Amino acid sequence: MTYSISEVAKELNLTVYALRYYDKEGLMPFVERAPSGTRLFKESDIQSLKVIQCLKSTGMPIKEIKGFIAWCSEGDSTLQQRYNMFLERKAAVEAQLEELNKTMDLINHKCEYYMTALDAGTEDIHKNDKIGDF
Amino acid sequence: MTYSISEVAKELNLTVYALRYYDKEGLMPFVERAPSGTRLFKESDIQSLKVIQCLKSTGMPIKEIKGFIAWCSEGDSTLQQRYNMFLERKAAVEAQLEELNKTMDLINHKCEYYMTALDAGTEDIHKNDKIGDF
DNA sequence: TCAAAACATAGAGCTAACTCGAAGTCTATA
DNA sequence: TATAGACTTCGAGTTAGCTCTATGTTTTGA
Repeated sequence: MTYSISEVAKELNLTVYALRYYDKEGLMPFVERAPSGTRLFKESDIQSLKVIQCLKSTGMPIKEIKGFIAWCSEGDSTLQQRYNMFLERKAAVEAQLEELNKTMDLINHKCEYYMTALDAGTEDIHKNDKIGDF
Repeated sequence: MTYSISEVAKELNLTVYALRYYDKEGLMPFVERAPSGTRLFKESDIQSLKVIQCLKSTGMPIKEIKGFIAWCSEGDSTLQQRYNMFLERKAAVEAQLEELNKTMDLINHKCEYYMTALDAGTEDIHKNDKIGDF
């Protein structure tokens, strides 16, 4: 059983344009073709694309993901590189999580700031706050 | 006491180019100028820029941030809009955190995957795993 | 006081990641 | 069998967010 490009696009929540772009960039050498040229996506291809989406969401640029895909095609001799890469990605995501938590703190602070201001009817209530504002 | 554009750039970890670009895009109408035209950043301007950086890191595009800055200049009549905006940003960050945690789960899975494979000397050890691979 | 360094603007250039239009082929159904 | 719709490639166009170059002015320090 195989899937068409539009079925896969729907499933992974991206456009057929994006999928073809990924292919053009060398991210999908594993996808087979019908004699006519039509892409035939296997179930495992969809799983692989999910890993690609995962790497993308860690902030990894497509060119680097392409490098990883190439390693995958090279077999067991690149296991160490691939492991190291995932360790780096893990560190990157940890950093992003930390950043995002700091962001959340400030956003929460601002929510309270505006809640209090709305309650008072004016922003002046915060005139003597430590944190600057406009 | 005021700061020059390069001092602020250093402090906020961005380039003077970026700061001037933000200004051009209407993100810094509050920064005053010397008679010569040189920007004079106040302490409160730096705090405001930190809020801008915070909004940026929630994924908010610069044009929308500009809208927020404009609201700020309009005073108390826009308090409700600004509050709503921060509530939306909070929701956006919560969604991002959820996404990033899912990403982390998969990355962790892959770390274990490769650790096991390295240990075995081959990826074949995972031939019967549920999750697809290349 | 004068050269180097930092400031300014305007506008061109760059990069990533799509996004789309053109032109053609294949497939399914009335 | 014909026509609509989905598929293909190629290459141009788009957008955001800088980044840099050119040109000129201002500030700073030996």
